[in-house]
Amino acid sequence: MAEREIDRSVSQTVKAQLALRDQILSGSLRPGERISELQAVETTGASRTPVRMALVRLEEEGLLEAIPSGGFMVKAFSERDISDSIELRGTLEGLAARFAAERGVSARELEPLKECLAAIDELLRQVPISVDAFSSYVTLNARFHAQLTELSRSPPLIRQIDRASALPFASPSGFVMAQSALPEAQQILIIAQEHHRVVIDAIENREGARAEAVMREHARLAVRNLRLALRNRTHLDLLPALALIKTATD
Amino acid sequence: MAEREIDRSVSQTVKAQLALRDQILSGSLRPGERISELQAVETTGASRTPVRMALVRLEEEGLLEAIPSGGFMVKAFSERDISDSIELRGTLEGLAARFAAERGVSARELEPLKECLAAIDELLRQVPISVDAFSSYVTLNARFHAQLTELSRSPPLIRQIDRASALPFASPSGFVMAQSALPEAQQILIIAQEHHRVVIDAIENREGARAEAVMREHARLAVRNLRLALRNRTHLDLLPALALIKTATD
DNA sequence: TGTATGCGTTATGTATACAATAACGGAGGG
DNA sequence: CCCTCCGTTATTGTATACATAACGCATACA
Repeated sequence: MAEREIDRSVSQTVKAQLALRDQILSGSLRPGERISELQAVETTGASRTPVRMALVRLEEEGLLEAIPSGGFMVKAFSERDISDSIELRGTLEGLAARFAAERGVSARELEPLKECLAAIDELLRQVPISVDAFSSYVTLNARFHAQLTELSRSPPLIRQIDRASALPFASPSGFVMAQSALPEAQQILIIAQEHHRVVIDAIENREGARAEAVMREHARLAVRNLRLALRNRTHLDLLPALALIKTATD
Repeated sequence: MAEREIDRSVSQTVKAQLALRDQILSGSLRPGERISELQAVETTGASRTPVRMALVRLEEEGLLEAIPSGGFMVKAFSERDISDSIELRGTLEGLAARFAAERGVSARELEPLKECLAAIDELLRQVPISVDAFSSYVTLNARFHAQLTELSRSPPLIRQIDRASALPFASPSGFVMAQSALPEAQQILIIAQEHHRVVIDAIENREGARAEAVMREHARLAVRNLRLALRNRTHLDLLPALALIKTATD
């Protein structure tokens, strides 16, 4: 007990979960590698009970995979797994947009999204976009998607979208980070922003089908760009999370 | 240790999870009710560690809700939550059908689905359908949906659909059970069967859009019928799981 | 030399003791 | 009579000891 330092500000379970997720995403733990509880106890500083809890939660998140005989290993993703995850998320967000449009959204509820939109416009005005601005973009974009999801007012759907976004490469920010390695990044972002604009418009005019269609197109664009980015793979080292991907289909 | 009986054939964690799920679904625990670990220890016969594990897993399943200050409570669902869950699942299955159609499926892979289809046809030929036949239908229908999902060959999507089906009322069998209370049940089942037939045909002919559309229509039909079933609510007592629903929007 | 079996090591699964914290109730003061 | 504060109690969070099953290695036998 003398040497173990305890941070009492957050629960040990959460602490362990964050630490382990960091290790996975940063590449300290390689895909396919078995993750031992004892080892996790040493690296996270928590005891076995919260560590085990964290492992179960990370499995649910999709970062770990349960080994039949017991224990967990870091999950490996193929290129197709990733593009499917993006499309999956787009489909879910499309449904959210449709729900929002069909169920009606007040002008006041739309306000935060429009602010997001304007802020992103402001950023994209820079040519070329700075690294700082890009980082702001990632945050704003994630916020836009989260707010849009909320507008569906459907707890089950929101829950499912949150889960689908847990995989870093499936989330819009993850996708955008991958894009940043592309020379055409800014152009892509401008198209994406156009999508955002159309969705808002469709929701405002209660055109459910159109709102859904554009969100799905948005995701399909992301998939195309991911493929592009994976082709000139050298750029991808920028993003530790993506660097972890095992392209099983090579 | 003397009085606690230990069943060594299955893990305590699984045992506790099954026992707790039973309690929730059977109505022993009411929605909104807090579920204490100690109490769960007594009713399941497992100790606190596996019980806690089971609670976390049931939360992920969507049957429990975490209380901010700690602990879990049985989740309550509104009528809209349920219809959204059904539509959500239909959307996901639509994507699966599209993937299957676009990616191509061999005749051999389609065989089990066609067998399912034929078996269901056989059942529906009875007028009126017997209780036993109905129970067989539930099984066959679940199998059909599961097999169809598999054809997408997309692990992330399959995973997500499995999760979306965890809620009993969102799964096809759960929906069908609700339908069974309706006088028009058999007619509805025949229409559903027609949907199944069209999906197979669309996949065979690699028509992704059509495959997707029919699965979504399938779900929308389910939602309509759920609404119908909820109107003559007395019938619903047949199904303990559905009886638990708190219609927040009453 | 190859295979099978048994033992030892290591990891996970389980139980329980202990600590901390949040909920509840009662008593005292305003 | 109500509000507030403090103490008690119950419940969760954490740590760790113990049981059990899996894995690997070595040795012996075919």
